[in-house]
Amino acid sequence: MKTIKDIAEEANVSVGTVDRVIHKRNGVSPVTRAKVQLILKKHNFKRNVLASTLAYKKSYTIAVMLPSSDSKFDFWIEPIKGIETAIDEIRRYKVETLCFYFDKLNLASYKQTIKRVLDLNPDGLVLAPFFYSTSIEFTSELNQRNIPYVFFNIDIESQQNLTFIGQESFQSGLISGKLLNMILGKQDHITILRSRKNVDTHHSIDARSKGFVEFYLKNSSPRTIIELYADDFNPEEIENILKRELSKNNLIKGIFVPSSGSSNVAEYIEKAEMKDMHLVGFDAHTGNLKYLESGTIDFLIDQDPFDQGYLGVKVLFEYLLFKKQPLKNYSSPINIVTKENARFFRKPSMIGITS
Amino acid sequence: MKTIKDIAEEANVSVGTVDRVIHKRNGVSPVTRAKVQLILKKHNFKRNVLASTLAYKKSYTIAVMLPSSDSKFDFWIEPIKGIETAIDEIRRYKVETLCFYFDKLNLASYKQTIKRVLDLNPDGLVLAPFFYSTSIEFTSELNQRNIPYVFFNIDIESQQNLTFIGQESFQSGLISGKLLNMILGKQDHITILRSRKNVDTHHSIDARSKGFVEFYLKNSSPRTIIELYADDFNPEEIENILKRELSKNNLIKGIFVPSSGSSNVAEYIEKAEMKDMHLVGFDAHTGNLKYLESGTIDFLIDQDPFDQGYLGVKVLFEYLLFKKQPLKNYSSPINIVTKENARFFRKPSMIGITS
DNA sequence: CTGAAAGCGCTTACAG
DNA sequence: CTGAAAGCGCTTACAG
Repeated sequence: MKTIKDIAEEANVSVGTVDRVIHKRNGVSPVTRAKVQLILKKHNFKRNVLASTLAYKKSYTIAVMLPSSDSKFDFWIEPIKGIETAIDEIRRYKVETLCFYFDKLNLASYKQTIKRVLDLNPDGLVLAPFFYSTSIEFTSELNQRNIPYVFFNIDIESQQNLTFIGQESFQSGLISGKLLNMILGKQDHITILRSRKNVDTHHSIDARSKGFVEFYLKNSSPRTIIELYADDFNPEEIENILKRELSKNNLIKGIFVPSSGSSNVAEYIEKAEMKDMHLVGFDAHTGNLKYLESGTIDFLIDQDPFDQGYLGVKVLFEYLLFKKQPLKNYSSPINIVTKENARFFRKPSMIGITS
Repeated sequence: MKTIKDIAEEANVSVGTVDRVIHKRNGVSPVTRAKVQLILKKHNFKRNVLASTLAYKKSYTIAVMLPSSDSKFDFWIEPIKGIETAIDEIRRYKVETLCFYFDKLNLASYKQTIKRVLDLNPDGLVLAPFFYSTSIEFTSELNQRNIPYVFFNIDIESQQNLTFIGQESFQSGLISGKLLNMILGKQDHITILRSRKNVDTHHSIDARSKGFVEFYLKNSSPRTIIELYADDFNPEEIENILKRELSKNNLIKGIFVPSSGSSNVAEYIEKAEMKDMHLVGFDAHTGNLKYLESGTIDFLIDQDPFDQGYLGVKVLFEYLLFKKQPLKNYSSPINIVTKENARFFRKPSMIGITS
């Protein structure tokens, strides 16, 4: 494998000049540039990233913005792990990665975090954009400052984000519909228990619900589907609403929870001992897995949140340091999780070039 | 972050001595060693892998042994892609990775490939061990030569392999049982269409079948299950056997194919226009996906073969260069693939530190 | 516009 | 047992 010294010798120039050509810096005569480029091409030269990084002076700051994870049962633990793994892998490069956490139920906290990120003025940002209109203002500021940003988990359309890493919500809802349909009797009714809080943050809940309903429309499986709204993290409210609705309609045998809070629904179902109730929810985090194991939740749809965090940081890192243009978006998998395969989804700590 | 120069200064020794301590080489007095080690610990020193690799002299040869992929519809294309991705990522380190392909239906070809690998005498080996007894002889030779080896996709128990990367076959069969059960009527019968060829290579086919049957035993869902044997890559034989058996028993409404060849079964089902026949198979390769799309195959169980190849090379690489001890085994996921989520499973070309 | 030289943080002979 | 020096393949001021 040729080195820049080899190239320099063949071209009768110094390595400094070869370096200038490789990085398209100016200060090289057109003739010299052409000559060097030809030889570069001829040998299909690739610079040694190791040596390059070691000698590199410029350093980068990457900011990451995501909700804080309040408990061990929370969805957001996994992306955090993925982010930490990525940070660990890129530690030896001259990048500093800083995480900023906000309260996902609290707009003020979100705004405050934005201010801190803007004060830092990083070279790039990875974020899960909650609070639609505030996020829009934020990204327009980022655009002005020319700070590249990557969305993960939550998407906002027609922004200038570098890429989006996350699941196709409509499709994941559609599959949920298919799964619930398979385990219900022909005459059973279904309810979709939608979250009420943070309406403006959860575009994807809406898309999942639409996809769910779409399954029944497309496959001419007529079903009575009742949409209910409840704060999916308020057990009391869930209990009240379900108690009321299920007593009104005893044909309801299936519940679809398009958020990550199905454990709260499962808790009530177990308490009320509704043995023949079927449940499909989202996200295989510890809190939900408990009820998957006990059989109350039949299926969970998972999106590999570890990987979302990991990829977010990795993609931005490669863009900044190696000018590697990412894909337009990275679709997360739509994993169908049952109690039988749940334990095989969590990755063994990723194999990176670290130690 | 401290460098070995910092450590050397603090300990009043040369960097050469610090290097000797770090790598536990001899030629250092106990007193000096202790002193340096203390300072190393104090600063939680980690060597810069970039610089280390760049300066490193020793080079490694890794061999990979796997079946050649005869067609575009073959399972083995994916691990090959994973292996190539890994090779690309580690190219800058002083490792050379060589792939050796054999005909998985031909013992002589397998033996010949083994000979070529032994002639090369690599520093490490990643392999999918077909042909049980030949493989046993092979590994004992590897043991004698002290060549570490990693199994992927296929496991052989109680060998001295560094690790195994693959799916838990019994469990994946169990899930297949669950899925087929969900879509069949209570009275329907099932047939398991097992491959006949290469009996000694496919331990996992057996385990999958056992797991499948186990589901019905455990969940007290009585079912008539008929085991049939046919070369799953011989369409004619499949047609003959199925025609005969299905005419004998018209209650058979579900077929389980515990190998990767379910497309060949699907082909016959479509040809014979058996609209109400349900099919569960393994491996989401192109050939099978076609029939998943058309609806003839209901579910495929996938094991992320790309990742198996990728991890195999990566794990061995890290073991050889960084003495990173791998886990005892890396369980592949048990992905439930339907036509609705199939397109989200293939990974975007992995993000590695390359270019 | 171009080159010579120092330096990134290690490893490796070599000399003593 | 220990140190001084060269070298891995780049990047970066600096001098001309």
